[in-house]
Amino acid sequence: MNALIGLGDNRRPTIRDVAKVAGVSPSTVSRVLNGRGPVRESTRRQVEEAIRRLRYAPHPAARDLRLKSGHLLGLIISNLTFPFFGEVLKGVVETATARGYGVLLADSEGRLRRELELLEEVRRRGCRASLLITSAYRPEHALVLRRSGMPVVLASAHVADPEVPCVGVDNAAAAFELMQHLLAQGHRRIGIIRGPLDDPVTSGERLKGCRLALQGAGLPWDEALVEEGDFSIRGGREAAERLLARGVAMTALFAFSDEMAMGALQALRRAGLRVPEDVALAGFDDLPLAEGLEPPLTTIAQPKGEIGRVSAGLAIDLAEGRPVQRIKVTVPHRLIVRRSTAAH
Amino acid sequence: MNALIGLGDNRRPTIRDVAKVAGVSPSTVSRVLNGRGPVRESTRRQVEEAIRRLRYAPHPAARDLRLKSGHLLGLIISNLTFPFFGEVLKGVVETATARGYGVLLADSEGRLRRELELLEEVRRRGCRASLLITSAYRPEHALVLRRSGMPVVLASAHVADPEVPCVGVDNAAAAFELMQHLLAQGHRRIGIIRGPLDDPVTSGERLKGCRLALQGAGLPWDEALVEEGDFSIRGGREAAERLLARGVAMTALFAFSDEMAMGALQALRRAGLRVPEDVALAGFDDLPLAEGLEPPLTTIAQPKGEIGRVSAGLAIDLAEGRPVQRIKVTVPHRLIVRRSTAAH
DNA sequence: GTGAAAGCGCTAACAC
DNA sequence: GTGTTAGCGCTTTCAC
Repeated sequence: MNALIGLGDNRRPTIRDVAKVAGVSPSTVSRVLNGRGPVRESTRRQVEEAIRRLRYAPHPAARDLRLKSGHLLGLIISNLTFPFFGEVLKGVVETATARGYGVLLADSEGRLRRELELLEEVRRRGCRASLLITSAYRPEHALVLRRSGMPVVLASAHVADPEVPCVGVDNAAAAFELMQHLLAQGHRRIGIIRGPLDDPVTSGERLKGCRLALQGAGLPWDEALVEEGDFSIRGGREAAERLLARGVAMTALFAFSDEMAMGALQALRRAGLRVPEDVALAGFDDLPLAEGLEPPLTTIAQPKGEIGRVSAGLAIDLAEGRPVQRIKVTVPHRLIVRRSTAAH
Repeated sequence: MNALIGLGDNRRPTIRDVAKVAGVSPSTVSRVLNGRGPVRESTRRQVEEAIRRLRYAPHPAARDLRLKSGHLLGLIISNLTFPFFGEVLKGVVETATARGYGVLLADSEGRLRRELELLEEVRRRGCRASLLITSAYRPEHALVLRRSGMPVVLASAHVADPEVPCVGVDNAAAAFELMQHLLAQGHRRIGIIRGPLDDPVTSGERLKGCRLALQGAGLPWDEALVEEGDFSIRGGREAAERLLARGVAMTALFAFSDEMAMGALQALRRAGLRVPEDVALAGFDDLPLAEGLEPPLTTIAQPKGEIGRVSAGLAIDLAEGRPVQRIKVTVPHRLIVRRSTAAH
């Protein structure tokens, strides 16, 4: 008979049910299940048949308890709604799944406190390792990371602390390259919309790259050309408006995210300025919307999926005690030149 | 002494370690932990002290095994990278966390097969219930949902099957309302960019709403005015280009997602058409980018976070066997009129 | 090649 | 109030 077997009550079948149906002992079923010890071919088939008929699946908690394993990867993210993170998430899930891990998702809503709490929480829930995707790494993190008792990989940012595994692009180099591009087009007054000050990492590195590029061109650093945004469209629009209201004479504008660039574009348009004729515009991230803007946006592409995949792989390697080559991984960025910075 | 205690080896502390340190039995510790039975106040304090000093946290697998509970909610999503889903996700995580559930994330990459596999997978991993966020519900789903042995809530779509719990807006009514708005502005030839044909739900319902509105205005249904997109910016641009290439004379264009509307805007611009003067444009979802476009986009707002929260709550209620009022929940949409459909 | 038995860390009867 | 005990479902020695 090939029919499915239903248990009297509707509890889920256990390994003993399978054993009974197959006419063997639980240990034999376990061997078949895990492909471990020796099992006679005919026995194996009987067992497999029983498994199918009962639609049996091992109880994960029992397994984890016995093996002290827990194939769960924590993912703490500061803002689930940034499109940028969606791609990263996808990469994380892809790798985790491929390596037999589930992904436990948590949202810190950008609050430091919550982030630290969640680190504890995911550990309590049995995660072997975690990824932290935050836009604002602070010294306070270090302590918690260290005592959290599990590897934590910082995805999409690099911090100096040599103990903290990080995966991300070289933000300084990327910003440098973009500024070089603008300078090469003859721009001398370049406005900058950076991220929030409480994020010493991303914005800090990118600013450093900008400074270096200007310096290399023998140009002064002018704080009046810098405004702060919160990486959102609205934030970008408002920052650009402040810049314009201030009356600074800029011929180019570099926003630290595509979304802020989009907002800035709106502000420029409303001010009667044409892009790129009056003001060249550039963003960062290469989201789908960068190409969808009119004009299409020059930007820095980050390998978002790659960041997710590498981070997850690194975290799992660390969790399993495998040897890892390096805990700081820099993934390649790429300057994408589009019409928004076309030469006049 | 208030100092932390380290175990000789570095295994994590168990309830017995706590018991030993506190000078009580494991069951007493358990009582303190769960606030169940009666415990003398002084004993409780001793135990709590021991818990702190050992930095003890109950082993989740052991707990789950014993309680047969497993506080995990599966979340299977067809496209992690759609900004729309980010907000939904956020709502799901919020509610799940508040109710003591972890969220196990899986990505079906829009593939039906994978979706069905993952439903099995999350169950195997011990999820008590799951959410399915798919843009293409098909009859094949029904069977799997039924035999999956756990409640599965369809988030952000409504299907006819009376057994399938669903949460989402009334797509037909929303599309109807938007069309009414366009008709009220005097538009008679309205282009439509719908979703893929293999999604009988979302696109089907919205089309129905469109039909009804035209019918109500005594206008004929013209298939030549309809094009298909894949909900992406590029998809919208290409669909609009096909519409234009075909030479249909439309004065308004309704895309079934804001992203497609963004793409369409680009196509219209490139064709030398002004929005809204030559062609009025509307989208669906009210993503942040809708407001960031120039001109800002008229659209239908969906309560994305609410959809996530309600779906998660419903799934958990079902999982825990709580009485639920209804398994079909319609959340309110809202027409947001912006400049992209301003009267000439 | 296969089975019996022990035990992972926890909770819930049930004694006392 | 508190301790003792059994057992959740699984894997893994260790006999046979």
